[in-house]
Amino acid sequence: MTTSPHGVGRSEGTAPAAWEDVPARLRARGLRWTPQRRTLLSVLAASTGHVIGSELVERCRAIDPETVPSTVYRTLDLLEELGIVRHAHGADGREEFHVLPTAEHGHLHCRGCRQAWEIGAGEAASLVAALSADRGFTVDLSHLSVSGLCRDCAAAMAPPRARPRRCSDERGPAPPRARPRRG
Amino acid sequence: MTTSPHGVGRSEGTAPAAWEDVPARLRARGLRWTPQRRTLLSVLAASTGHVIGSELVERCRAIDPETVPSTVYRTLDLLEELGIVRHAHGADGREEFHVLPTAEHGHLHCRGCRQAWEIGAGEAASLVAALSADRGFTVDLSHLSVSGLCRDCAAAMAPPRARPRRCSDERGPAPPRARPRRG
DNA sequence: GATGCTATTGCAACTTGTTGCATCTAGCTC
DNA sequence: GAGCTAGATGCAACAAGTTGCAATAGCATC
Repeated sequence: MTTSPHGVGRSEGTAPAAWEDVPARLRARGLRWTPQRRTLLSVLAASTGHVIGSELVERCRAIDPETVPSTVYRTLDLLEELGIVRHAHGADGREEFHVLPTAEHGHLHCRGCRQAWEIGAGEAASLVAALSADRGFTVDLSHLSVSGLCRDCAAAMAPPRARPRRCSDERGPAPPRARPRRG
Repeated sequence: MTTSPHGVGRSEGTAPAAWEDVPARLRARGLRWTPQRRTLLSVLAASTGHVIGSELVERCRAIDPETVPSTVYRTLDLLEELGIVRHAHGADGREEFHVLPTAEHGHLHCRGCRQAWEIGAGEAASLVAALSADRGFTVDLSHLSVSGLCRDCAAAMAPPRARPRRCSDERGPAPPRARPRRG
C-alpha cells in the first residue's frame, strides 16, 4: 500500500462489519443515528482512499440533495473521534479524509502530476526516531506531509534550474480552498 | 535556528539591503513598484519568522486602511517568485509565510501548545535520502510539515491512552480557514 | 402510542483566500 | 511635460469550511 497512488489505498466498499457497527457505537455513547449520518456513512462505505471534504459533501448531495455542509463536517469530526475516518492535509493544505485507515501513514505529494502516495511507518522511522531522540517530539504519522517531485516529474522538469514553483502552479482552472477547521 | 519556536526564526528587521533591492529587481522584470507593494514590503521588513496571510493583510491595513486582500496575496505570490518570501502549510493547513528564508527547512508543529519549530536539512536528511533512493522522489524541504506533540505536551497528556485528538482540538474560540490558492 | 430530554440539524453569518474583469497608473518614450 | 500601454489595483463573486443559535427530531421512558 505504501506505493499505491492516490485513491488506491483501500479496496472497494471496505469491510461491511465496520460500517454496520456504527449505529450501535453511536447509541452506546448516547449519540443518535440520523438520516443525515446514514447518508454520509453510505458515501464513505462506497469511497476508497483519500477524499476531500467538499467531495464528500457533493457525494452526499447526490444521494440527498438537502444535504448541508455543516452537518457533513460535523459528522466527519464525530467519525474521526470514533476512528472511522482520519484526516490529513494535502500539499495545498486542504483536508483529505481517509476511510477506515488501517495503518497510520504519512503522505507524499507530487506537485507536478499532483498524485499522492502513502509513506509507511518504516520509511518515516528514521525521521520519527531522530525527532524523538533529539527533541522528545512524538510524531503523528498521519499528519506527515511531504511535497516535492516524483521521479517522472523531476525528469520532465529537468531543464537546468527550474524556477522555484508555487506548490500548485500546475493546478487546473478554478482553484479550491483549504480547510483548517480544527485540523 | 532549528530549535527556535514559532516567530523566532529571524532577527528583527532583517538585512536592509535585501529589501532595498526589491524595486530594482521588479523593474528589471518589467514589473512595477507601487504604493501597495511598498506597504507590504515595509510590513515584511518589520516581520519576523512565520506569519500567516491574514495577519499580513491586517498589518498592511494598519499602515494603509485602503489595503485589499487580493492585492496583498497577489503581491505575496510575486515575492515568492522572487525568493523574498516562502510559504508553507501549518498543522491546520493554513499558509504561513517566511520572511527572507535563509536555508530551506521544514516545520514541526505541536498540536498541544501550537508552537512550531523548524526542521533543518540535517534532521530530515535520512527521510529525504530514503525517499530519493526508494522512489526517486525529490523532497521540497520547505513543504515538509510534521505534526505531533512536543516533550512537554506529551508529558502533560500522559494519561494512558489519550483519545486520538483532532489536530486543533485545543484551538481557541473563533477558528479560521486554510488557504490552498495555488499552494 | 404519547411524552420529554437533549443531541442534531439547518440557517445565516463569518473567515481566509482566489479569480475575472473593468479601471487605473507606473514608468518608458517622445 | 504629455502620451501610451501593459502591469497592477479594487471590486464583486465565489470556494471551502466553521460556528452560534433556534428549531427539529431521535429514542428512552412511561
